[in-house]
Amino acid sequence: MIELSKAEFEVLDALWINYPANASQIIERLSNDKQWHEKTIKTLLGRLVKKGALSYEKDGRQYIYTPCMERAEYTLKESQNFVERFFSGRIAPLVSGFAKSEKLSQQDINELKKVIDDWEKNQK
Amino acid sequence: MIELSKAEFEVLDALWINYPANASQIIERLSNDKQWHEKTIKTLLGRLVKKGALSYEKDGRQYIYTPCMERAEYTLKESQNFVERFFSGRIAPLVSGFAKSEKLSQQDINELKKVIDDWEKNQK
DNA sequence: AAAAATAGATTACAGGTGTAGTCTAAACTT
DNA sequence: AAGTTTAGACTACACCTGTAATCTATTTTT
Repeated sequence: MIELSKAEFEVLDALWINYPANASQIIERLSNDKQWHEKTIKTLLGRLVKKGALSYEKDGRQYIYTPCMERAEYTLKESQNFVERFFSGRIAPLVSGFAKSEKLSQQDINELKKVIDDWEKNQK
Repeated sequence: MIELSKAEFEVLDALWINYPANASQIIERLSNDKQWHEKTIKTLLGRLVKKGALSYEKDGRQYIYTPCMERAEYTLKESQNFVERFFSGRIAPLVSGFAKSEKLSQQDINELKKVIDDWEKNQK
């Protein structure tokens, strides 16, 4: 699995919003939540390319970036990894922890029920 | 939140198995899965103390370590953090990702149902 | 055309991390 | 008592990370 740092992930996440996109667009998107210097983001873009998380095409002097994988694919791998490390691969204990500490809303419960429902329909 | 590295967490995890415990006991426990040098584990114990994740009492020349928090407490915080970063704080999309990619077993589903059930009972 | 802005490439640099090795003093062996 | 082992303390060192600054070539502005 490609290992991305927190900052790298956030840059990639800004690209996933809409791609392909060039550096300026990504910098623009990140400027809302982050106080990152433009140079910082460009460094991170370079590292993402080096790690194989992004590819790009040249458009004159600029690069037009595209993620090398989908967000869902990446987050699934990260999730599996996380659940493996902290809960021996079982997901229920994670959810249970949230439940016990009042971190679940009725909406969360409804959504979880739907996930279970869909899963069961899919089994038939 | 105390930030622990992967390796640090694994050492702490070995202590959570049973504590208080001294360095030799922790090293012994880790020797099953890990090829870590004794010195490596001691370095990690030192870093854990420095980060405030462990405390110790002296027993002659040795230290007897105790975790400064419970496993469930730590993993809950890590989980919240994770879910926040990758799924904007919502847990259902995480579970949904597992479901869609065939990562859920009937047992997982049963456990999840129980978690939901308990949560609902608790609401009344 | 000269000056200024801008794109990406390269360099910087402190703090974290994995993975030990060395130092020093105490405890155990012979 | 002298030698050896062992506990923790301190040191090491390359790579990763966050966070840019500087360099170089090109494009845009005046």
